[in-house]
Amino acid sequence: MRIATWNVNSLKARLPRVEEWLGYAQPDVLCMQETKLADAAFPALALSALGYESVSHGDGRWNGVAIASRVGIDEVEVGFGSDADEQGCRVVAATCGGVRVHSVYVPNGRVVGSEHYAAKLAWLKELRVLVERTSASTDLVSVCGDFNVAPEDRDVWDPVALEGSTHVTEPERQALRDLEACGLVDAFRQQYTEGGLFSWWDYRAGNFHKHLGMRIDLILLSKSLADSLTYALIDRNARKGQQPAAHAPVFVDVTL
DNA sequence: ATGGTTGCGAAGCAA
Repeated sequence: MRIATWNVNSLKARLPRVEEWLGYAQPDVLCMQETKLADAAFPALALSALGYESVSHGDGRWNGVAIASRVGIDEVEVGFGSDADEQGCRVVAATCGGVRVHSVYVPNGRVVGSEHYAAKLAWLKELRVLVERTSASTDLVSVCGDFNVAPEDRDVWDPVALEGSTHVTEPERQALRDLEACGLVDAFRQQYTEGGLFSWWDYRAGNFHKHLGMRIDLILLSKSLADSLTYALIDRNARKGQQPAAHAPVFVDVTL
């Protein structure tokens, strides 16, 4: 089973690239973030034509998450059902091929010390509560998405230059570790240990070509799933060409 | 890096 995640930065603008990618990467499940589409505008028919059922959680202009699956999509759960949902449509979960899949778009946090930064940490805590609850009832859990946190210094191009800015601060990294303490592992790091492997590059200043990026798009797997991990990849090629998203898709293969 | 690009929507915000 191939599980993927991709911050598409507008599914409306990116639909051709997503269709293309589904065609050659052949994921069984694709979690998307920043769809920027209301549910009513979600291109379910286009995905259906490629063999994918889908679920969208979006209200329009900002944020928006979705899951597309060709192995079934049941028991859909939208949001947290708590105050944290006021930060936008940022989490949707569904059971796909026996796996409890979460598509998450963690708040950016903007400036360290701002109310947005505090809200980001609160949101991550709420995600932990959700995952703890889910993990109590199933061993097959994956949390996929744009975490807006680079787990370690090796996940950014220059930790010194970034010191004190969001995505790399200790409270954010601790919040991520707290989430992983629910029994999840960063699947990519089961396969690769080296630095300089990124999933996001700012559009500006040719950062992609200068290799100035971060690895902030993660697939967290429960131990039962991680034990069957056979492959993981950041599809850097998908960041090239016509109208790329700022993020590359990431996927894992598990023998399920 | 202290500028720069993209998407949405039609100016400025968010990333």
